Amino acid sequence: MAEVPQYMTIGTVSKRTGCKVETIRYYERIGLLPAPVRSLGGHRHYDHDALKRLNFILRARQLGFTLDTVRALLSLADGEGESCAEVEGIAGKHLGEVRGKLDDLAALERVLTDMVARCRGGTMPDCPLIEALSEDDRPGGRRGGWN
Amino acid sequence: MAEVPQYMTIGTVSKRTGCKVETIRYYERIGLLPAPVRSLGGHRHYDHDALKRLNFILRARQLGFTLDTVRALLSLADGEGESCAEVEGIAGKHLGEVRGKLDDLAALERVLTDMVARCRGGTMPDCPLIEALSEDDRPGGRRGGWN
DNA sequence: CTGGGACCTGTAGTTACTACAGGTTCAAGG
DNA sequence: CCTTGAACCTGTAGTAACTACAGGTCCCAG
Repeated sequence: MAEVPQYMTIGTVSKRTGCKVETIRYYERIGLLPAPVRSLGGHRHYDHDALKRLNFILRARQLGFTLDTVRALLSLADGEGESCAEVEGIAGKHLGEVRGKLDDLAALERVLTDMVARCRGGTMPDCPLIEALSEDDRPGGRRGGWN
Repeated sequence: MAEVPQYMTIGTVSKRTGCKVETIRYYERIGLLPAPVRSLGGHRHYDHDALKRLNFILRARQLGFTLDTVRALLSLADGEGESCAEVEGIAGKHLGEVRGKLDDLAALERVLTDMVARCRGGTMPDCPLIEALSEDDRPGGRRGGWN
């Protein structure tokens, strides 16, 4: 007794993730998302794994990771034949970037939280907001070329 | 006795921040950076405050904040005539985004750290990497439209 | 069956940079 | 002082990462 497969159309995936239909097709075209099975008429049928994979991509993008980095992280997740040493190398490299972002975000959170608290107290806060993200004398100094 | 003003050329700022010269000029054109004083020949002369402001912009961008968000945060920092209630509203709104990103990054860090540790132990790790950023059942659910 | 919404592919546009071209400026060295 | 080469200028065009649109097809509910 074959089970009726559960699938979602691209529009449903779009609604569930908030990602535009065109962007989903774009990610498929550049290889980040696997091409899904199609109806006889050519409509895409996505399974739950595809939905999760897309959510990963979207959140990584929102965290400022480039598509190349997303691609590298996905290859880790896919476990495509890498040796343990390679996995460690790739994971370790991206871990550095993740930790840097965490530090920056934590600093930003502290300043914004302080501002909100002070405003509730009725005082206009000083705003060391720029200083929170502008220090260039941390270990490792400035980041390699941003752009 | 007038002090000799310290300034930096755009190339120096570029080298010190890792940001391309063209990008610095772009940020000036779109109003994120104030137009600096110029030499008689038209060369830009930047002070230390401009350097710090640019570092803020670059790091916020690397954290995935849009230029509009960067602009809003900078207006907080500039303290341009907002009331306490307005500051609280703006800061609070961006604080939500910051905390969401923090949660995601923390999850990603945990998975990557675990992978590195397991690889060092000689075992090929499972990789719940996609799951780290794909949960869509958290309080607040999925984010509003990404793109 | 019909009609309207969702889907398809392909093209073009937007945002955020980034490179390049041709001309000018600047400063160090002779 | 003069020369030279690097750095600077403006403006245009290209790239990365989407995003919208157009014209045609598919699909499903009534």
